Amino acid sequence: MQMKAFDAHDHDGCISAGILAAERHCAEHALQFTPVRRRVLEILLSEHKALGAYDILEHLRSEGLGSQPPVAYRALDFLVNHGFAHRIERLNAFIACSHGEDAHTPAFLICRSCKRVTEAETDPTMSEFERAARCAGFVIERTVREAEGLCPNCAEVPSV
Amino acid sequence: MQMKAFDAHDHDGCISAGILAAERHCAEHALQFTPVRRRVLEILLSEHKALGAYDILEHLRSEGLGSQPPVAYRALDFLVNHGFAHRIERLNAFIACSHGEDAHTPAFLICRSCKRVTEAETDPTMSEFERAARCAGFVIERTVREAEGLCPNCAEVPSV
DNA sequence: TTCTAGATGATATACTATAACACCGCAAGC
DNA sequence: GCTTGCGGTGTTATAGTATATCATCTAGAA
Repeated sequence: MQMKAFDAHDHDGCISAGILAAERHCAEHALQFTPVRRRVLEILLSEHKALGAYDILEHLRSEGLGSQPPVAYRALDFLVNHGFAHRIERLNAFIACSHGEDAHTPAFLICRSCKRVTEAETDPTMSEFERAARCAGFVIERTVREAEGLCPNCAEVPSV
Repeated sequence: MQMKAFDAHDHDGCISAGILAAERHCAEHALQFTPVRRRVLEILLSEHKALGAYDILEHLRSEGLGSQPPVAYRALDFLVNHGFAHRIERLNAFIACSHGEDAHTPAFLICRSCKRVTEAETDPTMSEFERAARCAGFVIERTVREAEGLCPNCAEVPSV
């Protein structure tokens, strides 16, 4: 499994790739990639951590891009609805998508120590849980899959 | 898959079984199954829906069992910590456990139309996602698995 | 030019959760 | 019996998360 957030990597590449993918997708689908939306995505891409809406809002405030909660929530809604970001239910927070443009059912690993979050590559076959649910007639529209624990780096240090 | 919440069943049995299991577990483990805790569990068991802490609090208030948020949150913490109830992250709400006493990693199906929630029997083998995570050195301590959609009953009605 | 849809600005408020401290009752140990 | 300590509850205050609503603006369509 790819676990980029927990390994050293060219992080500038994460940012530029994320922005570029969003730019292209918006251009192709006639969506407005406005300054606020772009900036919120940049902020989310700047770290492999989940940020609360009010963390985002702090950044926007200090940059003169908006100062009230709806500004942040609207931008986040846009990014989530179009797949550029995901909401982490367990943390009431948001993280940039790290899977390019294609639709997918994300799964996340959340380190409770260093707070880093990684989006896992999930295999395309449905889990037993989801398969059985559909079998029984339940129509799944969205799934939340989040695991909390210690990442490889933090698990090495017993005291943590 | 058992999907009791979506089928007709002897619901009184759900309630008495849930209370009985909690009583026994508390007796065996020297835990205090106090009136507030018992009542909160009864409230949760009364429907196969997830209730917010403030919904619970409303009930408690009208019964003179406490009127401030901490009362409800403390009881819910107790029930969740000892496995008598689960938190539904997606809804910021709580539901009674329907799996008896044994520890388990629950998964939930949430109907967005009728609001009923069912706790699925998950197969004992770990999912591919979790297996791969552990393989890569991530130590999972808790997982959230929640699917949102339409239950068999509500899926039949196209207008919903 | 006018109309409209989507985006933003701004105010107010609703909903969810916890920190902190006082008090009470019960059971263990003297 | 006393007292001491712990777990539970009562209460106040506040922190953190999210949305409803209405006004305004702008760009592109008609």
